[in-house]
Amino acid sequence: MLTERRATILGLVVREYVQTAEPVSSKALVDRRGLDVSSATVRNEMARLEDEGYITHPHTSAGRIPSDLGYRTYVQSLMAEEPVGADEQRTITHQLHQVAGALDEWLSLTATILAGAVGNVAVVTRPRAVTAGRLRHLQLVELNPDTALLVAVMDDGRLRQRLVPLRIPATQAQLQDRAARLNARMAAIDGASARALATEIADTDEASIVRATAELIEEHRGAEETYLDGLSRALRQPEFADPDRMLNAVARLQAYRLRSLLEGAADAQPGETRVVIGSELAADEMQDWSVVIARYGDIDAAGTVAVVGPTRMAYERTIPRVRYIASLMGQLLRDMR
Amino acid sequence: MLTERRATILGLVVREYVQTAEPVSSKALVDRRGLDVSSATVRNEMARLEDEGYITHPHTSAGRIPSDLGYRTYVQSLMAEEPVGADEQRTITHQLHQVAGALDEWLSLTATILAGAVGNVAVVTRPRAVTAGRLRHLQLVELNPDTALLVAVMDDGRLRQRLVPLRIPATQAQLQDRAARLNARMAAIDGASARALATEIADTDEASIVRATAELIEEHRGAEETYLDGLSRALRQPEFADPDRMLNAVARLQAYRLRSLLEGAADAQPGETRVVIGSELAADEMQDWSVVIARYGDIDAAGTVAVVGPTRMAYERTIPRVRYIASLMGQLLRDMR
DNA sequence: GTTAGCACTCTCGGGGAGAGAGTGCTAACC
DNA sequence: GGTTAGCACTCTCTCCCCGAGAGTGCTAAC
Repeated sequence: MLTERRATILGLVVREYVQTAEPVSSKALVDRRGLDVSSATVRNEMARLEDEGYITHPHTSAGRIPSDLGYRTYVQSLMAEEPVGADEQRTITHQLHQVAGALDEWLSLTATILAGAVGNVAVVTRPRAVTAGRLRHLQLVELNPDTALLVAVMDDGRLRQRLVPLRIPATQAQLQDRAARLNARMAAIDGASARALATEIADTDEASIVRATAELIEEHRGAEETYLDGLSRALRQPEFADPDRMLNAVARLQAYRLRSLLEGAADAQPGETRVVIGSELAADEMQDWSVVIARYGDIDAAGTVAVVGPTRMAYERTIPRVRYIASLMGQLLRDMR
Repeated sequence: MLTERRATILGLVVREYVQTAEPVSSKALVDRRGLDVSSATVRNEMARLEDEGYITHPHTSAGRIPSDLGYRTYVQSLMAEEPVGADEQRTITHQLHQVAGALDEWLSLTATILAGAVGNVAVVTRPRAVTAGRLRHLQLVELNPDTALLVAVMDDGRLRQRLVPLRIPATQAQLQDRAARLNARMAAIDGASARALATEIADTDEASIVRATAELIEEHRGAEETYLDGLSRALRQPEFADPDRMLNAVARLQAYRLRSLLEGAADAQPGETRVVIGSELAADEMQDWSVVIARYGDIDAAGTVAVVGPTRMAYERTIPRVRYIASLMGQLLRDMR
C-alpha cells in the first residue's frame, strides 16, 4: 500500500530525476527537497517503494530511478499540472496566427511551437474526416490539348492531383463542362462507388477521369500526413549521450514509424489527453519512450497532436501543453469552416 | 608537380581511406593495393604529397588522410566513375515507376532510392519553373455559403490553396462563373500584376479573391519543397561515432538549412553534375561535408538532386548515380507533360 | 517508528604501462 | 639517383589498477 509519505517520496524522486537525469539518493531528497525526516528513513521508505515496484536501482550503490509504474502513478495521482501561463499562451497563439491561411504550413508550425514548448519531439497529424474518403469536388485544368490536370478536393479539404491523358483533345471550356457533369454524378462519392461508376461510362476519356478520381480517393483514405519537429533538441537529452541510442532514436522517429505510436489514441475524444509510458507502448523497441497524445477537432474532422520523448519527461508540463495546443487547434479548425 | 606515381599513390590513398575510414599507412598500400615498390618509397612519396597539400597527418605516427585538395584532385582527374550497372538501373527504374502519378510521392521515393544507392543523405527538390511565379489557372470551390476554397494551379503544376471568406454568399455555379471570368483576366499573371489588379476591382469579394491569388503566387515563388532521406543510414558512418558530431549532423540537415547547400548549383545546367568538397562549401560549419549535386528538367521547369555526406565519400559511385537519377527524373518530367 | 553509524558495494576518473602501428631518417644497394 | 632495409622514435589505444566518492542496507540505540 502506498502510504502518504511514500507517495510524497515517490513524487519527489520523479521530479528530481526528471530534472537532473541522475539516480536520486536518499540524501539528495532530504537536502535539496526539504524532507523533514532523516536520510535513513527515506532509505527505508525507498526500499519499500522498490519492493512495490515504483522505483528501481541501476546498481547497488546508486540512487533510485522511477519505474514505468512509478511514472504512471505520478501522472495519475501525484502530479500537479503546471498550467500554461498567460504569457506563454500569448506567445503560442501569436506564433500560431502568423501563417493563418495555408493549412500545411500551419500544421508544421504547430509542431515547431509544441516542440519548443516542451523540449521534445512533437508530432501533428493533419485533420481527417472520420468518414474520410469522399470526394467533395473535382476540377479539370487543361495543361495541353492532350493532357488534363485532375484536381480532387476531398471532404477534409485536402487536395489530390493527377495528370490524365486525353484520347480526344479538349479545350478548357470543354473540360469545365465535363467537370460540372461529373461533379453532379459524383457528389460525395467514395472510392468503391467511383470505381463502379467508371465501368459504366462509355466515353473513354471520361471513364479514365473517373477511374483516376477513384484512385485518388482511395490513395487519400490511407494517407496520413504527419508533421514532426524538435528532433535535434530532444537528442540533446542525456539519455541519448550514447551514439547507438541516438542513432536508434533518429531511425525510429521517421514519420512512417510514428504511425503505430499514434494509433493508441485513435479512439480518444477531443479534449482527452492520453499518456502512454514505456512498457505500456505496444512497440517493443520503444520501451524507453513515452507519448503524450491528444485528439483535436470534432466529429467532422479530427487530427492528432502528440509529444514523444524519453520516459523521463516533464509530464506536468507536457500534458497541459499538449492539451492546450490541441484545444487551440480545434478552435482554429472550427474558425476555418 | 604531381608525377604519375604520386598521382597513383594519391588515388590509392583516397580509395583506401574512403573504404576503411582509417588513416592509410604506406605498408597498407603496398600490401593491400599491390604497389610494386617498397613501403619506404611510398613513404617518401607520401611526404612529398603532404608537402604539396594533397594529404595530411592526424598525428606523427598515423597514416595519411586525403585533404580537400586531395579529394578535389581525385574527383577531377584520378577517379574512374563506376557506371550504374544494368541491374541497378533496372532496380531503380522499377522502383521509380511504382508511384507514377503523384508528383510528391514520386519525389520522396526518389530521395529514398538515391539515398539507398549511395548510402548517404539524398535531397530532391520539386521542379520549379525558372520563370516561376505565374498563375496557370484558378478554381473556386464552395465549402459553405460564406466560404470558398481558392485553388490556384501554378505554372509549374503545383497547387496552392486558401480559404476565402465571402461577404455575399455564392453557390458553386456562381463561383464557377466568377472563376471563369477571373481566369480570362488573369491568364499567366504574376504576383505584382495580380496585386495591382486587385485594387482596380470594385466587387469586394472578387477583389479579395484576386488579392488572395496574388498572395498565393508570391508565396509560391519563394517556397522550395525539398524531400530528404537517408539520414539514419548516413549517421552510421564512423565520422559520426562521436555523439556531438552526430547531433550536429542531425541539426544541420534540417530541410531549411539545406537550401544554402543547394544554392551552389542553381546556375548549373541539366546534365551537369557538380561536386563541392569540404572547404569549398560556403557554410563554415559544414567543412567536413561534401555535396554532389545535379539539376534536372529543362528550360520550362527544373529541380535539384543532391547527395550530402562526409568528405570521405565514394565519389566514383555517387557522382554517376546522382547523374543517372537526375537524367531519369528529367525524362519522367518530360513524359508527364 | 526514527535515526546515527558503519561496513559494504559499485562506479568513475586518472594514471601508468605495454603493445602496436607508422613514420622519418640514414646508410647501403642497384 | 632512385630504391630499399633497418631502426629509433613518436604517438595512440587499450587494459588494468587504484583510490575516491557516492549510496545503500543493516544494526543497534534512541
